[in-house]
Amino acid sequence: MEVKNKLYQNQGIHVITALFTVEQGVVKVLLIKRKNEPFFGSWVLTGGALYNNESLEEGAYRELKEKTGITNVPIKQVKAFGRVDRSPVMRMVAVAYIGIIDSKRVRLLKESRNTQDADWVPIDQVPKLGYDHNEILDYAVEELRKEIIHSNILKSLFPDGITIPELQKTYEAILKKKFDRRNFRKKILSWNLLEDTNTYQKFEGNKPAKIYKFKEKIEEIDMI
Amino acid sequence: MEVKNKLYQNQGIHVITALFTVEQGVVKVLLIKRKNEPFFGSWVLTGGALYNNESLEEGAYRELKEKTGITNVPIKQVKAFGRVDRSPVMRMVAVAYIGIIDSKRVRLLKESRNTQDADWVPIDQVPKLGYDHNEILDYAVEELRKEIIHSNILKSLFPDGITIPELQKTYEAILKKKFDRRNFRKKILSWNLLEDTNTYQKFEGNKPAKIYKFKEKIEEIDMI
DNA sequence: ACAAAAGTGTTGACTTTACACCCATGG
DNA sequence: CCATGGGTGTAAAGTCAACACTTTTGT
Repeated sequence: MEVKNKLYQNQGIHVITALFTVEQGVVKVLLIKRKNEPFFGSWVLTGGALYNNESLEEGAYRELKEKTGITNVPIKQVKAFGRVDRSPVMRMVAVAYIGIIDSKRVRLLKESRNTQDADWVPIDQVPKLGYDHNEILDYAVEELRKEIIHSNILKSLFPDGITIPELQKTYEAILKKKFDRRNFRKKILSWNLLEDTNTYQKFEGNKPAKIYKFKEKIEEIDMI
Repeated sequence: MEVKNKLYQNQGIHVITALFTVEQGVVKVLLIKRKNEPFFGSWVLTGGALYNNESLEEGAYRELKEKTGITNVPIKQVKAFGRVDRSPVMRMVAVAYIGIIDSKRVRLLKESRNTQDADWVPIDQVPKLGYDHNEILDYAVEELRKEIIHSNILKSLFPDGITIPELQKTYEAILKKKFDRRNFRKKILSWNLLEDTNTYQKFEGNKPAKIYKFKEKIEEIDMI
């Protein structure tokens, strides 16, 4: 079908992913630098126009791969953004996703057909981004904070397993909040997200920490 | 800008609202019956194509008004749906909203330019709907269940106030779960959603119940 | 034997659950 | 004065917060 009605002619869909990582207690988001108009030279979240032959999630994955080389990250849809003027070119609605990954395990493509740079940027040092991506990022950070509670979303950050003290640092970085070591351990284990691997992480000169892995499937919780 | 690239030509956005009500302990959703192709004669959720001059939320409101006559309902975005073949006509991505309203307070438009009927249907008696609307509805019901916890979304169902026993029946209907009267009262009051109006609801032959109102603003809660 | 970080247990405060009685109203 | 449903209090169980000591390792 050819769309003729001016009221809804020339619309498109953006699929955008706010991909996070945590490096030494600092939460960072993956940004790319555009090398085309609009927003030539601006930093933006990874994303682009949805193709007709792919689902929203497939589109988000394709864009992530094309522009950053990253594959194999679980992503979760968080919200659609539809301000009339969010794109200067034409009417675009953006569907935003979040994901989290260990930046050290990926080789980040620095340049692609549409990008001239890519980098992990601490979330409190993000510059003014193109489109409405600052708004999307703010929302994405909030969703990330909600999502790590009682979920295994951090599995993709620690595919090989994680010690509880390391995990605590990650929670503290994301939530900007400190926890008591003993109570944190009890709480996180009570969520039944983790399973014991019976292996130990060795550090320099202190007691080795037990390594846990996030389970594939986690339990639902009652809300009331 | 004129879109020429076949990869993302002729795309559109649906804005869809699953509008709920609760009548005598039964949760119902507003459905409309189409009088055009595609899905001529099928029941669907309220919604339609987003215009270029309106935001997603504005589009959802306009469609609700056009097709059912309903205005002045708070709605909340829940998810975007983007299966490639979700519309048989062209590539459409749907952005779904939920809302809840007292069906007795609205005059439901039974017919409009694009609809030949409209009705409130119990959510467990919903027929096969057009498009992917059964999938959207299932998701919407789950979101409604999550949303009523610790939120004032039910304010629009009870704009004039509500007694705690009535509210309990509503929660029980939506969550399909029974609560102890005394504990329900304590829990709901502890959420600080309600304020006392110092008025009483009279029934036939029993103690009048105190009427509360949902507050406009509610408190945030800590997650961990 | 020391430093550094991991691991564990207990007590008191608080929250939640289960449950029974009294109250206001209309008939 | 009875039937109906509204409103309240309390004790026991369970959960959470605060906190200090012991363990393992490398040097």
